[in-house]
Amino acid sequence: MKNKEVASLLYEIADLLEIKEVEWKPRAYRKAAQNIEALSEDIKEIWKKGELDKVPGVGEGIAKKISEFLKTGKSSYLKKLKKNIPIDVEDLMNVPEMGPKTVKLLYKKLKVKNIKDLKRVAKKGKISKLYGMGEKTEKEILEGIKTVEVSKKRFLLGFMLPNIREIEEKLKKLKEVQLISVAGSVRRKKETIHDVDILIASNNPVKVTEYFINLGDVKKVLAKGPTKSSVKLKDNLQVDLRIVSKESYGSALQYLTGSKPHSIKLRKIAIKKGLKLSEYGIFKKKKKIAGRTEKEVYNKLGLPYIEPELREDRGEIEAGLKKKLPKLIGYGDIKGDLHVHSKWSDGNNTIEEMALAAKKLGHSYLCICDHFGNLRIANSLNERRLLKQIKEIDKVNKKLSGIRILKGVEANILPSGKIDVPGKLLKELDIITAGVHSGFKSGEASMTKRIVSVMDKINILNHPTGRLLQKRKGYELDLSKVFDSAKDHDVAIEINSFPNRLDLDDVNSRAAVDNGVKLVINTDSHSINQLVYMELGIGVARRGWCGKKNVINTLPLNKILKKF
DNA sequence: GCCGTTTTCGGCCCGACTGTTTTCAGTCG
Repeated sequence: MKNKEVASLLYEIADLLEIKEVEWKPRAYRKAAQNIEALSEDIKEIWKKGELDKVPGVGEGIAKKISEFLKTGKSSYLKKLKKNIPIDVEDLMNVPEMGPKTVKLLYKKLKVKNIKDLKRVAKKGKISKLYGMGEKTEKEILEGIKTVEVSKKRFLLGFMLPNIREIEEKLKKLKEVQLISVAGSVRRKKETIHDVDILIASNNPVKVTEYFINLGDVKKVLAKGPTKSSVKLKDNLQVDLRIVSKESYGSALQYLTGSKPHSIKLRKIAIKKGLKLSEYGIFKKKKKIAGRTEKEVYNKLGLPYIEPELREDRGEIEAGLKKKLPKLIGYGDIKGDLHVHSKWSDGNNTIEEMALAAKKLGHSYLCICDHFGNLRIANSLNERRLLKQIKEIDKVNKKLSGIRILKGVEANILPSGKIDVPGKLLKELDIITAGVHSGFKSGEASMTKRIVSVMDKINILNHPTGRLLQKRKGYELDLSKVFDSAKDHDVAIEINSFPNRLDLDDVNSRAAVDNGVKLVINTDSHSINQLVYMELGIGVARRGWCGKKNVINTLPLNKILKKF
């Protein structure tokens, strides 16, 4: 998929145009980039069909630039822009406080081209001497650079969620808090988050704000107003708090949940109807006609309620208008986890401990899939130990009630296009899962062939693209061929719920569903406290428009045993 | 640069907070 690359090209162009103070074009480029990012179809395929201009936001001008980029891997337009403005705009704009205007000013006056330059002039106190700048701004910029260096600006949702819930609980206990909700990308279950947005309804904002900015984890107060305040926590996560009245809670929640493109589209619908939508409500002239609940807001715009995970401007508004929104899988619909590890390989808990923890979460089955073979993973099972493990599972199953432990394995898909578990062993197992754990760089054609050729021997394909968030991109892979093959062989494709995997991702999950492929949401847990990551995988599935029927581990045990 | 049941030209979401500016621009979401 070239979509991400094309999108980032367009974003970069937009940033540069913004520096040049070209009007409107940056908006057009960003819009196009955002739409391309959201496409489930490969932009290259669309280009080959000559249908680039059918992508929303892409017209003649942008289509030309995309064509050139896909053909040559380069963009002469971008090159020209960069020649005029030899600045690392993306890097600089990542620094809080730094927008296009400031970037331009600092380049013109101080020749700042990148973060290194920025740090140097800020330390020397040169920025504060410029017209329109001051000492505070200079200090903020230095702080901002540190933030970028420390945190890279985004956090993995799964690792932050416990802290976020704790803050929510603390605030909930205040008697001045009438209603509270975590909004923003956390509510939309994005895989990584930039900050946390909390909305509160209260008629004593002063008291709530005081309490909020004095929470134990707060390192620094970034902003503090009567309705809006913002803090940085010790772990560098930024938390924004917005306080409104009960009457505006619904519209404020909608606004604060976003996404931005989704909200902008809603506001445009409002305008067309002669209304105005803001975080305070929907207004007809000066009169407020909605705002207490989100449902009310959506309904007044002629839409059904839209689930937060769908609000990415990926067609959900259009589907809503046509009353064709999907019924999403619910957070309580999962019946079991089909990919976890135990002490037998690289896990931290015994089979019994894992089973008891899963039962506590309400699961009725759990499949132990320890690593097999001798490829890179510590303590992998061999033939003898797997047979021994099977006997152990029989024993624990006899002992426990209310949960059934299934016998599985996580095999390696070898570069040769085979799995490394002997055929006679496979017959002893309930579920065969397999994934690629080595040789990631073989290239699209060979990786695709490698994976497709094991489909007739497995039930579940684990972490299909191998990506690790904030660490490595997935391997080159023709997913549409993998989907076709999975469908032919009744193989379920995994949404791996581990916080830094979430693989398949939301866009590809949607493509899988569109292609009639069955999915399975697993945690890949290596200890009992990781079983709760299921929520993240379900979030991805919901972001990918998946229903309950698309996910096999919403099925009862007997269906699973019959291989779905 | 894109787009169209008010437009093929003239629009393009709305508001809060901060710092430095004495009335507002820049940034953020």
